[in-house]
Amino acid sequence: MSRLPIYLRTLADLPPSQTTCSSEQMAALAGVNSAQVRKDLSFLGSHGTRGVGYGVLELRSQLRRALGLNTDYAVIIVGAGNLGAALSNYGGFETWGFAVVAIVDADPAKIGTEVAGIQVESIDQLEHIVAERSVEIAIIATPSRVAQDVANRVTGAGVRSILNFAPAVLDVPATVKVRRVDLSTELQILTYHLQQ
Amino acid sequence: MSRLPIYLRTLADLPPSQTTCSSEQMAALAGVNSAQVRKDLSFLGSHGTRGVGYGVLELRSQLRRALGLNTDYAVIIVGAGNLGAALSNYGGFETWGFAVVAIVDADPAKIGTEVAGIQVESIDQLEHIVAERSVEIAIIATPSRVAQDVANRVTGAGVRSILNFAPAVLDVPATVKVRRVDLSTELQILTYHLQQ
DNA sequence: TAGATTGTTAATCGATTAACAATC
DNA sequence: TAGATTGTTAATCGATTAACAATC
Repeated sequence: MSRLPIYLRTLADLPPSQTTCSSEQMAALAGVNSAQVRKDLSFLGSHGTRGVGYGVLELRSQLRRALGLNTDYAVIIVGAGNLGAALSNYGGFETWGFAVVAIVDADPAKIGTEVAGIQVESIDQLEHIVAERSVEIAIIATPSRVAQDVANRVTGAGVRSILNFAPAVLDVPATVKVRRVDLSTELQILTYHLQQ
Repeated sequence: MSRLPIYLRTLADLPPSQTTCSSEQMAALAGVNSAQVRKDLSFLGSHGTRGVGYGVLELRSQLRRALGLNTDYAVIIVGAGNLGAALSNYGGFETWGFAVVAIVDADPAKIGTEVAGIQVESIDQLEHIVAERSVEIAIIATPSRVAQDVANRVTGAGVRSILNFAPAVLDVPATVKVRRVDLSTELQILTYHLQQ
C-alpha cells in the first residue's frame, strides 16, 4: 500500500460515544472488507486489542494525523464568479482543515465586494498573497480561457497543489499536483447505468 | 472488464484530421499502456488494421456509441444559488450530450429570474417538470439540510441518477444511482502529496 | 476457560503489461 | 518483401480476501 486509502476518512469521523469498534463494524460502515480494514490499520501501526476491537478515540486521532487532518491548509480561490462564490460559501472546507484565506478576481467591478464574508482582492496581488499568507492550495474557478495563465502564476508563486474546475488540461511542472474536477465526467459516469 | 474505462472518453474526441491513429499514440494521449488500449478497443469489437492503426472516424463513432455520447440526457438542476448558477453557466455539458432542461428553487425571490438563459421555476413544479420533460438526471445543488428531501422528491418523480453536490449522504432506493462530488475529498487527495 | 477479535500469512482474484505471431 | 502495428496469450504485478494461530 503506497498511499492511504480514502475510505479511512469516513472512520476518522467515528462517534467516540462508542468506546471500541471492531474491524467488522468499521468494514460495514465503510463498505469494505474487514481484512482490509485490519491490514490498513496495522500499516498505520495498529492498536487493536484481540477479542475487543480498536479504541475509537485512539483510532480517531491516529487516523486524523495520518490523513493530515490536523494541519490547516491555506487555500486561495481564483475567480469570484458563480463557481468561486459557490466554493467560498461551501460549508465543508473548515471541517476538514482547509481555510480559504483569499479570493481574487480580475474584474474591477468584483474587487472589494464581499463573498462569503471575504473581500475579493485583485488578481494583481496574487503572488503577494500567496507568499504572505503561506498559501498551499489554489482552486481555479475561472473561465477555461485563462486557466493556464492562472496556473502559471500560482505555480510561479510557489503553490504546489491545484484543484482545477475549468474544463481545460493544465500544463504544469512535474512537482505540482493538479486535480481536475470535470463535471461532465461525473455526469458521464452516471449515464453508464442509465444504459442498463 | 465489466465497465468501459473512462480514459476512452478522451479518445472519443480525437481530431479526425488525422485519418488513422496507432494504439501507441492513443496510449500516449490518454496516459495509459498501449496494450491496454488495444485490449479495450478489441473488447468493443475492434477495427484496427495491422501495420496501420485505427481509423479515427470509425473509432470516434464507435466510442461515442459505446460511451453513450450519442444520446441526449435531460438534466434538472435543483437549487439556483451560486452553485446551481455555476453549473448552469458551465459550458461543458452540451458537448457531452447533456441538456439542462430546468432549474428550480424554493426561494420565491429567485423564481422567474434568469440563470444562464434559463428561467428559474418553482420547486413545486418539480414532479411535473420531471415527467413532462423526461428528466433523467437531477443535480442537487441545495444546502445539505434539504438535500435528502430533494432526493426523495426527484426519485419519487422517477429520476434514476443523481449528482449530489451537497455535503450529505443521501438515502435512496437501490435502483437509484448517486454520485457525490465532495469538494473536501478532492482537497484531501491533494494534500497527500503536500505531506511529501 | 470460552468467546471474540486481532494481525498476518497464503490464496485468490483481477488488472496491467510484455511479448510475439499474425498480417496489413 | 520489409516495416509497422494489431490482437491475444501468458506473465507479472498488486490488491483483495479467506483463513487461522495468537491472544485479550
